[in-house]
Amino acid sequence: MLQRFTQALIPTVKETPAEATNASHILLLRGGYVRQVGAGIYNFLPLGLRVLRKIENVVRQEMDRAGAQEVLMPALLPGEYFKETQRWDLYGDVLFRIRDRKGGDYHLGPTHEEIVTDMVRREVRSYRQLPLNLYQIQTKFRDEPRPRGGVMRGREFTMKDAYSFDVDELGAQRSYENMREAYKRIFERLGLTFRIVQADSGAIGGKTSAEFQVLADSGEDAIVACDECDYAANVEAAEIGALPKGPEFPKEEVREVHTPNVGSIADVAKFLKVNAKRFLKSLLYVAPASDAHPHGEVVMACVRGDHEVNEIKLANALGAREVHLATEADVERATGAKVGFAGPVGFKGRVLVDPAGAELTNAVTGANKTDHHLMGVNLSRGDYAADVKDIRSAAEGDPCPRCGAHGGGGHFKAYKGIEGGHIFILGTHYSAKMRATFLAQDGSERPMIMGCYGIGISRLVASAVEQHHDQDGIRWPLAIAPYHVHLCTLGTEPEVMNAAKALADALVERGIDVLWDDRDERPGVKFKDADLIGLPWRVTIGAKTIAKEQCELKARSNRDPKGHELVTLANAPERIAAALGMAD
RNA sequence: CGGGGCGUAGCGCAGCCUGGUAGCGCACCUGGUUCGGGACCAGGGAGUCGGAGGUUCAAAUCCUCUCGCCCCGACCA
Repeated sequence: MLQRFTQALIPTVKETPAEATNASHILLLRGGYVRQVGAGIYNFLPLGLRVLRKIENVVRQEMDRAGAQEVLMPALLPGEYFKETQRWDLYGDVLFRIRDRKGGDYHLGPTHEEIVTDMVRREVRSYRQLPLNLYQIQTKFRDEPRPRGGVMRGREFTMKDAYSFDVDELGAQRSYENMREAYKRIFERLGLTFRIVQADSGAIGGKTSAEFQVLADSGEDAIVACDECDYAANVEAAEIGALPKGPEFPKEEVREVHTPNVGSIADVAKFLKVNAKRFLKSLLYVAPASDAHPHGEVVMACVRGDHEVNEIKLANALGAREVHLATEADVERATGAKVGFAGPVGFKGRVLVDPAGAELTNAVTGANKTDHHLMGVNLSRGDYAADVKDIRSAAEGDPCPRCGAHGGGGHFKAYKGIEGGHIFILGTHYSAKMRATFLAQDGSERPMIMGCYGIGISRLVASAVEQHHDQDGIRWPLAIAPYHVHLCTLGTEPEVMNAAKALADALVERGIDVLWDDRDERPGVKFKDADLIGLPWRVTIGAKTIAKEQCELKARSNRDPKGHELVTLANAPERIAAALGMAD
């Protein structure tokens, strides 16, 4: 289609809005794509909506191709469904709750497992009706503790969510793989650089899951990927290969050293002139109350000084639902020393240490005595007792658990990612609770095996910009650009305007979407706006070019301000179509 | 929820400390000169100073409460 700039609402702005800090947010605001309405709530202006729709359509095409069927479930939900699975309570403050005039509980849908499950249990009786994969593109509502980054993390956002129903595990696995392939195609078509990453399956019954992480330095998720094989994982979930054995040192005697007022690893390392890698960092965590520990259990988690404790892994290792870092008072009570001087030697309580920490020879640890540390601590000699468990986050340089195990030499590289999609097998978590069952071939009644698959559509708008921009503005991938061609006319002389109109019509006829900047503005203004808006190709027609029956063609990706190609007006439609890969 | 910051014209900000009746840049409107990388000159319109209460002869400025937004940490597509 052809859109004239003078008839469009494309409010570009020169100045950087104060509330935006990351590139995508700044550029989407400046380019006139979105505007804020409230915290985590946004208007999509015409350009923004076109991008959103383009992404939706790619997703829709690939979902349909994969055999999923589109449905539309309500955003406004009666509370009874979430109550049926206890999520009414479990979801907590994230749920936007509403009361109707009669005082009944309602909420806005943050996700739709219960609703599809209900839909399916009402209609499906027999294994003959399975498998099924239903999806929708819907507005979701989550009262996020902290919305941020514009449409990157909103409280209202557009999501594609799909749900599969199978008769058995094998079928569920097939559905999952099918979605995995569909997602790969989607992310590739959108022009995004991404990694499929092993993720923490979370609290809810998922055993198999993967995140589609769009790589971007501004991403909130830390991921690691092997430099040799295709293993990649969220650092919170990454398994860690065996570290190579270091050289053997003669074991020293444990000795206490005076370390006045230096509690942090960095400070003690400097004070003692010992590398942080030789430290055993000891942190105290509290696991929630259980039968064995009615007041909660204080445990010590030890990792090497340069490593980080991973609370999810720690909770898993303890069999606890969650753990929290102990308060200062807890630490002092448990160790008898101020914070910064905790250590496993002589600690009365459970101690967990990760393999890299366990291997340390002559480690430095806190002495459980204020202003004192111990040196020469060795687990192998029994200086302290501990369970060796993987309780740390993976980091750059760690050996890969996959190819490392087979003699390969792969190591992790660290990346930042934006979670653009998440797929997982749910099993019977919802179907069992909600009695979504079918009659199998042998006549038995069984719960359906479910999977669920999400893509953050509106988040991908921002993700794409994070990945595709430069100092001047956005550089949309062709597949999701709001228009293909930015037609700039310089001057408003009839010859120029007529030539532009003729060219635009010829392009539209070929299915090319054209934004024609027909404003009476100076060239500089138009070029700046064109760069900011970021359409893949810019075509310029002015009095100078028209005198030669020509126009200029320039790719947005071309950084050279003069890096354009002169094309005769007669050949322009074909040449442009070819540039877009849309030639006949 | 903890920590920090901000609310003054459509946007970006100054003024607040030390009360005296609101200013700058951009944008907008009019006229003129300009016209290939965010022009220039002249003139002009536009603000319940987030809201409520208080102190005072006088409050954008001081005090109390309140609402909103942003940023940094624990959650998620």
